[in-house]
Amino acid sequence: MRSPAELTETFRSRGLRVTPQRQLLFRLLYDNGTHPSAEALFAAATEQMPGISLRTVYQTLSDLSELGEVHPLDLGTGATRFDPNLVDHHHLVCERCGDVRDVSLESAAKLPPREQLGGFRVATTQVVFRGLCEVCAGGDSRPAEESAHL
Amino acid sequence: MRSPAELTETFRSRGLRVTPQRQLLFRLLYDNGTHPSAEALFAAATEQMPGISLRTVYQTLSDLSELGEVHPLDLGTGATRFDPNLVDHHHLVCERCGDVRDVSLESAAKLPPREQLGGFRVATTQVVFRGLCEVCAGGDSRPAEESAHL
DNA sequence: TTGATTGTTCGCAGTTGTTGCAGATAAGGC
DNA sequence: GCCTTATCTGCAACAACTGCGAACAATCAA
Repeated sequence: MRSPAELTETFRSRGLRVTPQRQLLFRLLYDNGTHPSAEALFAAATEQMPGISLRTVYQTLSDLSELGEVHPLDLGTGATRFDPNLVDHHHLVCERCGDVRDVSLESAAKLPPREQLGGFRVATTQVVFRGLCEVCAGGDSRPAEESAHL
Repeated sequence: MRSPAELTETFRSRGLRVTPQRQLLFRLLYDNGTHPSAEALFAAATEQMPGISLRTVYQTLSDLSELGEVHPLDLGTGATRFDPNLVDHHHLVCERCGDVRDVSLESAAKLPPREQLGGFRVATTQVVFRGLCEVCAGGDSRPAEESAHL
């Protein structure tokens, strides 16, 4: 997503207001590679602004999603994760600890042949590699602590 | 997944019992290409066995998942969908009506290069093509009715 | 066939993630 | 500084599941 300063411009130009809560969330998301959930972002925000509401975090994430500044990811890890990385990329998802990280594939998956599409119009292609991250893979049997996701 | 008769064998050989409810669900899932949700399967089951419990549907789907006879799919359409097609394939997901259909890619996505994996061990690769099915794409602006998913 | 054993079913309460609502609050323009 | 109206917050409501326990019934032994 764009920088907090640029987002401030964008929000204002759309008639959206720029509040301290939003500015904090802009900062927390900017250049954030952890794909946080709303809950994780809320936890991080609470440290700097005790009293901020989880509802506000959801609201702001929803606004950012509508503006296309973050991409909501539903990866089956329970909660929706938010990805501020707008560059074309795909994901590695650890099935044990839920960690999500980016990978870029120079040649993503090819579209299926027309006879399989049968009129379906593909807008986006998402590739998810599921497996174990090095921490969980190395740790043999003992289950990893669910990471904080931020 | 395998046929109802084969599943009956498998269940019994594992000490699981084969009840009328389970047999009905086996039949409803067998050769089912609609990727039903638990709720959709429950609706279909209720027609043939009024009084069957949603809880039982969840339980049986969970058993089948553990046996590897269906694959749970979390595609961001709200509820988990269950896929009885065990052959390697990928999915087309309509972002408007939630319809899910299978596609097979002769060359799925290549694994990311080792330097991007950095110790991550990939177990499965999932490719999801999101867009609009021909019904929703054809219907221009008016939103499609959420389909029954079964 | 009966009976005992133990897995299943079912309904309901509880959990998690998220959204709807409404009153209090505070941006941003004048 | 004032006004308009978007935003924030807390709480209730929701959707999709999951945990629990009593009643039930599949399976097996005799």
